[in-house]
Amino acid sequence: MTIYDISKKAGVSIATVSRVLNGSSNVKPRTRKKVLDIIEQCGYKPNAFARGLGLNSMKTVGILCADASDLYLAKAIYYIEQNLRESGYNSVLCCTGYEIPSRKKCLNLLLSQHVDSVIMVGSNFIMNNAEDNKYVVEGAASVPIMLLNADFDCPNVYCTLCDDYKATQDATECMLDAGMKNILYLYNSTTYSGLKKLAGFQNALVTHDIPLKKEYQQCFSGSREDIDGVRDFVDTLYKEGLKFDGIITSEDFLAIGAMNFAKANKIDVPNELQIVGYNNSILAHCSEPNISSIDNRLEDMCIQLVKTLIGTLSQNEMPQKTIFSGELIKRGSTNF
Amino acid sequence: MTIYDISKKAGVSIATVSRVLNGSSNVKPRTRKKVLDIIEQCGYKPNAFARGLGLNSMKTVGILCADASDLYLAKAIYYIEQNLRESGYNSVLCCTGYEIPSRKKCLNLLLSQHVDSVIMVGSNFIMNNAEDNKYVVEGAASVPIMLLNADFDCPNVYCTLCDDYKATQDATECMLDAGMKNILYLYNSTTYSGLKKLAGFQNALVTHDIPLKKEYQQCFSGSREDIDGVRDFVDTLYKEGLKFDGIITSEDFLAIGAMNFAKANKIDVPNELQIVGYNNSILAHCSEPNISSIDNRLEDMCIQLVKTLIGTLSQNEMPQKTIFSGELIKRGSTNF
DNA sequence: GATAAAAATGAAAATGCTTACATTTTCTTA
DNA sequence: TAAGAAAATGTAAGCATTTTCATTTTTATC
Repeated sequence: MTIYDISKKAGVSIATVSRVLNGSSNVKPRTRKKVLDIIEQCGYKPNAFARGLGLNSMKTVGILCADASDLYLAKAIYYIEQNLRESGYNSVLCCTGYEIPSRKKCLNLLLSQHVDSVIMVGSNFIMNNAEDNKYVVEGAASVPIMLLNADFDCPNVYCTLCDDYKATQDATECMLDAGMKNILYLYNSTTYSGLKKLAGFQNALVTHDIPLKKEYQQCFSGSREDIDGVRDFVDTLYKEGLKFDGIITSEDFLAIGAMNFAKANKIDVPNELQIVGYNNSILAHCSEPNISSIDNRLEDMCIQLVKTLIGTLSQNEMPQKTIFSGELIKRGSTNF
Repeated sequence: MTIYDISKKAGVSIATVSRVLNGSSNVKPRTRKKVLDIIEQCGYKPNAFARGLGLNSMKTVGILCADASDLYLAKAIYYIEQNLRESGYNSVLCCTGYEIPSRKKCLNLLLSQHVDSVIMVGSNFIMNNAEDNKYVVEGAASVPIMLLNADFDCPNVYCTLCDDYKATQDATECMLDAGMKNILYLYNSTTYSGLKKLAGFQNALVTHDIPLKKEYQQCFSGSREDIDGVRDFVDTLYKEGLKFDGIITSEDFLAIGAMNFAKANKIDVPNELQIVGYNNSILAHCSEPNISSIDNRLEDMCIQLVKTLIGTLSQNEMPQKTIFSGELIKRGSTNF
């Protein structure tokens, strides 16, 4: 069943059928109706390939994602896919893992599929660092590239991000103002946003004239799935004699691990120890009491990103970046 | 940059270039190398539309998913996408929500994109129930349809599922054997697998000559994100005087809610109350002690599903269904 | 009712690939 | 080394659309 069959049955040319299909205005209403009726009656569906060949666009956007099973990234994918679909675009998903060569390969795969754009989700390890990111710059030569959670200056690349530096700084200051004397910063990556958050923590201390001590900045190197590992990690620090009355983390799973550590050691949260997470994910509700967590506006970022993308594709003009402000959501794991 | 340009530069015909591109064996190694070198050097990328037109396949599989941000479904998507990519297929993701009309629409969208197959993830609400599922049967007329976690008898539809009935029955029997007297079953849906699990629970009691009591089968109707709601739900039952020394649930988030209820009421887990979750997701590690949970072999199911799909697409013959056995993973929330 | 302008339509080229079939080249074997 | 078989390559016909440009039809105006 092709456009030819329809044109024959309707007694018009294929060009007219095509015009009807594409909503061109230059079709007599009576003709349009006749064609539409026949299309309906035959259950005809245009062939997306041929259409793509002609239009050189398939109304499809590639989503490049390190790990779709990650809580945070999954949410991002969900928001993005939904917004894209509402704008008439399809989403091709490609999960890459965290290695650069693999990401590169997947990007090329998407480009060869002739997607209209590529959205990189969880791209917080893309820094303004020449060599490793050449592939992003190259990709931007063919299609607009949209980064979620990254800061990258390059033509045809748009970023939407959260001011992680300020959010962490503010939260740390809240903790200091609430009287905590020994705050442990627990993080898990030296990626772009990881370093930003760390810097925010450090700056808060410096502003309050508190000396920075290495042992109060601990990096957990296990996976995001290894909550037991986090618990043990904190436990070891504790058993080694590190004293802390507050823990602020770069991701919620670290905070949950810390909560479990407290529970196992019968340390009362929030009276003896206060804990702050990051991302405001469902994990923040997985302990009793719930965990205070910094919300980094994921949904807003995703909405903004898709909105910008649609604008870019239709008007061919792209803003540089949009920065959101994070917000500390206060729950039972803190006292302030 | 097309296949013509490459053929010209390489001094061969476009057919030969095409053969090289498609890994046909009938190409002289020297010729192949020459062509590949030029392709590499020019950075040529085949046009997927034209290719699709010729092959009438874009090596693309649609993934229909109610909610990609759901922990469990996200993991499924991750496994499926990965396995598909390794087999040379791309994944088009479509999130539908839980409403039938929306699922229908998305399925049609995918079909009009000429995907080679559609995988329905989290399709556990697809029952052998005529009217609502007509759209699945219709879809199966165009492409093979693969269901994850559903039991559906229809030509050109394949199912992979876990024996939720038996898994729940076995776990309940473990609890009974361990001496629990009042086991509360906490579930959250009357979908296909939801009912199976419930039946498994009931059967275990019946087998042990324990009368079924309505108040010990409670359905939580909130969302999977509402862990606080679960905690309050259990709390209310408790305050109303319901006595229980064991809780078995249909999903991990219910178990976490129950754990939080216990913590808030200073009920010792596992000594005063034992709790069992379902899915063996990361949530099982989010409390101290960790939660015993039934693993329903998600990864195995996904691998099997993709393997079957690839077989179906290449040999055009499809088995009916594969059933896995769940397994209780014992952790600190239980004593046995 | 003739003429010009506008609207509707159609013919055909273009899109970039695959592949059946025809042709040429290379390899075997007597 | 000639003949036949096998391997490699090329030609050209699809594939199902979109779109340009030419043609026809309709409408408006005097």
